[in-house]
Amino acid sequence: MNNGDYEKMSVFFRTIGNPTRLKILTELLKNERCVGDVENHIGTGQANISQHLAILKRHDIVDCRKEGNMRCYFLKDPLLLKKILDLAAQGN
Amino acid sequence: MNNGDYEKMSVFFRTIGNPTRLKILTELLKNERCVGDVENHIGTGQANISQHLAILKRHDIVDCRKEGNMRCYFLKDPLLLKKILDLAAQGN
DNA sequence: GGACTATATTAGAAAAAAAGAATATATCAT
DNA sequence: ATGATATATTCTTTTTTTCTAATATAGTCC
Repeated sequence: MNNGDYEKMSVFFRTIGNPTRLKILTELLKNERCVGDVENHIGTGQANISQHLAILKRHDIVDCRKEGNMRCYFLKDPLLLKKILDLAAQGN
Repeated sequence: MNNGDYEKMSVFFRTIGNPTRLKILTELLKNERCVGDVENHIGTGQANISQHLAILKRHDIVDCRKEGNMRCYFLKDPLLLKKILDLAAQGN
């Protein structure tokens, strides 16, 4: 692994290393969700959710599609994410 | 998962989500190392390495034992860590 | 077009993380 | 005890992250 690889991997871990984003990811692991859904399941405001989703999207962890008025977010690689979260949960 | 679990898991990911710490962990995955060894393998100063090792230790990812003048650091759960890093590396 | 709903973006403040320099501690060798 | 080596700790500054509030955009319904 070269320097850039470490940088890239560290960005990935930091991206998922936030409680709100982990909650979002856990929701998305169950199902695709639009922003409003996420907001209801998680205790924080709309702007904040939207920001966290933007971060996850920017780092290619989620993607979204328009559906009328709303945007549905989904995991780009749910299996990979599930494996990683399961491992991390085990380590408690 | 309750709130505390998300918090805890996020701390874990943030802890490993730093390029220098990832380098250290990769070294320790190969073998137990004393601080000087780590320092040679990684491009940063003694104090900084020591700080990062302290962070990893505080979060129970590594532990260390004294050996004469030096301290040897090792992973507390090398297998778990290897699995997680391998998965994250795959996701590129 | 205008109001309404869903979501995104921007800006600014506060908190957390990082790095480097300097200093401290502990062990070893003499 | 003294000096040397290995490592840890503290302090300060800079950078990054996070949150909140305010505003903007885009699509829907009338």
